[in-house]
Amino acid sequence: MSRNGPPDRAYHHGDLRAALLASAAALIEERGIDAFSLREVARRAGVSPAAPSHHFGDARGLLTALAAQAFRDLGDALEEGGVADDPETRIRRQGIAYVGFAIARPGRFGLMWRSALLDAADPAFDQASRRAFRALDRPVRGDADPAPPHDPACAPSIACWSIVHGFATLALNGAFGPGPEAARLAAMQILPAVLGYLEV
Amino acid sequence: MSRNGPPDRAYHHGDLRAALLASAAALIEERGIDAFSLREVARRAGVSPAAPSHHFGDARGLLTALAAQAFRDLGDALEEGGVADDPETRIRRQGIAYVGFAIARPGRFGLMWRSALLDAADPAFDQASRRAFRALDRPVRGDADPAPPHDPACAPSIACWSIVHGFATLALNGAFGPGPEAARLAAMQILPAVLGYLEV
DNA sequence: TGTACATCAGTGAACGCGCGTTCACTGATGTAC
DNA sequence: TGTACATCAGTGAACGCGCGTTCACTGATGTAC
Repeated sequence: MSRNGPPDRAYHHGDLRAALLASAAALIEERGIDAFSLREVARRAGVSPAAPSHHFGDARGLLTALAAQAFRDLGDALEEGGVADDPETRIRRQGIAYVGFAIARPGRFGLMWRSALLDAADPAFDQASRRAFRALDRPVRGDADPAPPHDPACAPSIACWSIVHGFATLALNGAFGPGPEAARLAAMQILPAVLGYLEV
Repeated sequence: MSRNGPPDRAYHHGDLRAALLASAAALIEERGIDAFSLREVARRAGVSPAAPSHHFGDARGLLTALAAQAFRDLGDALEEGGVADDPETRIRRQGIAYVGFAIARPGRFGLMWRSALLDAADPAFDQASRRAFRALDRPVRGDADPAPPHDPACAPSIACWSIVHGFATLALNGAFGPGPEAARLAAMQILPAVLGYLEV
């Protein structure tokens, strides 16, 4: 807001890329991923339907950028949420953080796994998603080198990941009751006990 | 095939309802749920675009019927796959059966949880999905009365469900490698060890 | 056994819609001199 | 400090497309008498 002319309707937007990502996120959270369209995102950002192509190429490009951003946020949440001395506490706290992340932004969390809509080869996306898994893996395997999923040493990490991912998606899909409130309640009332059955 | 006229292009189809469900299943498995359209399903079944409405009302009706059928199949798979004397073996076998079911029909498995596309109030759908969860719950709680999810007695069942559901969706989304072959491999190589970390 | 007729399951043309993308363009920016 | 100009970030009209659904219709079925 450093200029003093009318802030809206300037020909050059300033940071349209970020504005489009924000509009897309809001749209997806409000109306679900199936309601996503490039035109609606442009409309919400107050620009013409052709404007997004300058920044993202096409719809897949925009969704991939949004998913990469969400993976970065997830990585942050796991690193911030999993601070503790002993591994068991870290793992449990990370599990809570993972599910909390999903429930706080169900639309984007769903998008992150809709590989049919994304370009998995995108470098930013690839890097962000790898980092999120590394964060989950660290309490289990420490700072050891990255290992392929079928390495037996990864099994406990994959078990953690599976149980929190499954709980989150089931909750978001209404398996524990309809609506976002039921999902939030399930995360508070059921999740801690569920995580207690994991022995890694 | 009890009639001897030309079997195709009969004005009355015979069992168009089942044929439409089969076409929809094939379409979803081949090209993914995002490629689903009522017109394409009708095209594959060789009928006019208006024909499906006589049997399902609208697209949501057809998808809900297909998801209900898939839930019935899942219930069957869990009951058949989980036969054993001790609960631990039953639980493990059911987990394998659950993931195997998902990997064998990824399109329909994905559909079952896309609540935005379905009519969850549909009686057949509701009954079929409840039955599948009961099958998962039985090795843990026996034939006790159904309990709400937040009942502490359900926690171990929900832990089992979460871990297999999470593993299946991660595998199908390419988290353990791209393509269906990687998912199949992961189920064989990683899943047994992962299930070993569950202590219910 | 034959016939009239109600009901059912399909046709196919038409509707209006929103979409992604393309296109020639134009206004703003910033840099070279 | 001023000016020419290349580059960039947008516009908005237009395209063709496939969609779900509606509509008046028609061919087949099966039942009542």
